[in-house]
Amino acid sequence: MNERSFIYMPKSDNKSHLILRSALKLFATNGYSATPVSMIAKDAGVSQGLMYNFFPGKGELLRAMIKQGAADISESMQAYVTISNPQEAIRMHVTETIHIIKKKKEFWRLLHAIRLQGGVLDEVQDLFREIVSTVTKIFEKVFRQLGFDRPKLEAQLFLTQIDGLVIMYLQNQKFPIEQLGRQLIKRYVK
Amino acid sequence: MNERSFIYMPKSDNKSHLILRSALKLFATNGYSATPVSMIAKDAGVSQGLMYNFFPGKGELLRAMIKQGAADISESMQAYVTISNPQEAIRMHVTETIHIIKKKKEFWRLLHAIRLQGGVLDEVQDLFREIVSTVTKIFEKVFRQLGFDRPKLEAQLFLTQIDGLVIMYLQNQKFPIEQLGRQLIKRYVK
Amino acid sequence: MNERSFIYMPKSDNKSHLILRSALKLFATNGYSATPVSMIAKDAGVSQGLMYNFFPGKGELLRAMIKQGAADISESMQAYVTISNPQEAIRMHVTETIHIIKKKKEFWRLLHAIRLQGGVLDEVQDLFREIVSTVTKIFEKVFRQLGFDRPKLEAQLFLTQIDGLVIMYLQNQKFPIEQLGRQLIKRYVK
Amino acid sequence: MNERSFIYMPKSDNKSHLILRSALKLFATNGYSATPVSMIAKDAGVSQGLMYNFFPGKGELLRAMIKQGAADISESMQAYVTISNPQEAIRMHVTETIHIIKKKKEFWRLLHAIRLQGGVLDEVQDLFREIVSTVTKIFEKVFRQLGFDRPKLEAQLFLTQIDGLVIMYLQNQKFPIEQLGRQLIKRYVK
DNA sequence: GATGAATGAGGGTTCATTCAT
DNA sequence: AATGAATGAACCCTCATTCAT
Repeated sequence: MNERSFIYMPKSDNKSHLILRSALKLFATNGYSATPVSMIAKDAGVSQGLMYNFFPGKGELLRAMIKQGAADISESMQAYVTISNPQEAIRMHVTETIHIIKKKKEFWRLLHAIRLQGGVLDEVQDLFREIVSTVTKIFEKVFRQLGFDRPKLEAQLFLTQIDGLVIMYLQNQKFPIEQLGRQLIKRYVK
Repeated sequence: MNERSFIYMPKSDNKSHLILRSALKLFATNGYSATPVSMIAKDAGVSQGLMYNFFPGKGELLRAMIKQGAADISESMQAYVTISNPQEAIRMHVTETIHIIKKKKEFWRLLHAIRLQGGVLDEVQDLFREIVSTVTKIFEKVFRQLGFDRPKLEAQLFLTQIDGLVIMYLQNQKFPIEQLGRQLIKRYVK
Repeated sequence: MNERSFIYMPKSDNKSHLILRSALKLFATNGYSATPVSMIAKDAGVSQGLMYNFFPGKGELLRAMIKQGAADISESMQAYVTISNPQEAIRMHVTETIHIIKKKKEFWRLLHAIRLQGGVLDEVQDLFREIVSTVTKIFEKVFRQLGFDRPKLEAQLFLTQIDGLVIMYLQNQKFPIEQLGRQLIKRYVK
Repeated sequence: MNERSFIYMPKSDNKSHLILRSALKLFATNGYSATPVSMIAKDAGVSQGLMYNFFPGKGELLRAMIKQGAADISESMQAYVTISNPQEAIRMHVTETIHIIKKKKEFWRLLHAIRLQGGVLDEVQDLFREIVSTVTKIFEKVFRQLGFDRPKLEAQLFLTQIDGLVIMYLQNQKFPIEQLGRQLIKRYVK
């Protein structure tokens, strides 16, 4: 009988989660290709071989992470796609984006690092394209409601502006993204 | 003393350039870690061993590329740091940035891919930080001249906006960056 | 003391047999070294760990199989070693060999596959040598009874002839071994 | 300048041949799957990595060996497929087979070891099938010329007889294959 | 300057085996 | 008896780097 019988063991302590967590951290920091499986295993505190009981390979580990992240994004987007008040939609998008980026820094850092590179995982490119396309359509409508001349262009400017903020923050966490977010909102919301 | 002292024969420079060019292309496309030296040599049409006559190692190859790119950037920035007309400065920065990004897509794709990741090459982070810092200061002044309330914030918004456009374009070259650039200029320049 | 003491329930024997049967099939098909224990366990429908309750290791599994097979062979050989009529002995040996080979294809395929290779299991070599030696002696006598000039040579030819038929059949089950067996018998039996 | 400048260096000393030779020896002795690449490299006296300069992988190494062996067989078969005297054809086939088997023991041991097993290298099965098919046709004609009732059956018996001798010899090199070969020839040639 | 054969460290992965349950 | 999570050694292979030529 060992001590683990007595202590509470949260679900997140299960090995699969530990591995996923370490992999995310290391992939985000060093890059996917530059992170050996051995490093992940060591960081997760498991043997290297065990990894393959949970994930068929390094690639699947990445894929699992991306999939999970994509699900999170979808979920969080549900929160405001249905908002009818356009000013509120803008405000929500800015704050929600900042919120999710701060909560899942590592995931987003990884995503941005590989979104420019083919060959690692095509799903990432597809995922990004889809997010962008979906959100652009939503905000095209929003800016039309706000009476802008060229709503699509305006939506693109708005979204790339946020993209820029996010990247800057991911690169340097002391970047005042919240402050700039508020300033950005002011532009559209009196 | 070798014969090259007497005749101008940039033979080695040609090879060096070929290697650098191939490396840039491949690093930008596949990522630094995922690009074997053998691939670079083959693409450049030289032997693998020759590479080590020009660059002490794979890392130095990357470093050389970044250095060269940094020099290019500095040079191109010289063009408009001295502009006194603030509106013109904004216009110039937007058009110049778009111009340079289009001209050196691969370099910038590489730079953005690794700017979020430590461990690959700290110089990149430093380079970026410096660029951002310099340009921010310039545009803080510009926006002050334009009478903005919070010139630094405004400069940061302006610059991250451009950052966003650039990233979007690097990811998808069909992205209408020129059109959006013009639209962005209109915001500040009547 | 467990309940199984009271009812006859050869449960473990069943499992052991299942494992042995799967192992035989897979070793024969893929080869011993190329067959992972995991594959055997899955095919047998038991856990991988259970295997080690019956057999101390993969090697022992093979050894057990060979041992069991050797016993079967001995038993089947008993049927005709005592035959005094030489022509009948020849007829019996041919038909019995064909019969046993067809009945235990997998075992024989495995045996033949490793009989040429040292290092896997020396017992196999020994087993083969012994079979050959025993049978050769028997048929030396048989051919002497039949009045052959060089009975030992004749016995060896006879036995290698059968060996050839068997191998051919094991390699290609459409090979008409029965027909050829009858033809072979005709040579010696009017 | 090193000593190798002074000594004669036969073509067979080149690394590729060394590797091939070691691989053949080890595959024949231990079996393909049971022979690690590291063992081959050590036996050949080269680094493990170098192997991959000559052969894309372990499988290709085997394939190369088989291919080479197949070529040798074809060549040696050319010697007597054209013989018109049937008795001479039989004599030649027996002696030639024995000759080639003794000369290339290792190759044949390997070939026989894997001919019964799928999954290792399908080419082996195909190679065998083709050899058997070709030779059977030739000897069907031969036995027809000799006036046999069932020439195909007789050819098959003849060939499997040789097969049996070969296998026996490969298993035990003290087996008197030459003597038995002569005895076999006597059966058909007065 | 230029080559490419050669190396050795380390990469991802498999697998026989153990052991707590 | 039975499981399957866990391990570590070993496997095949890649790759940055060196060096004789």
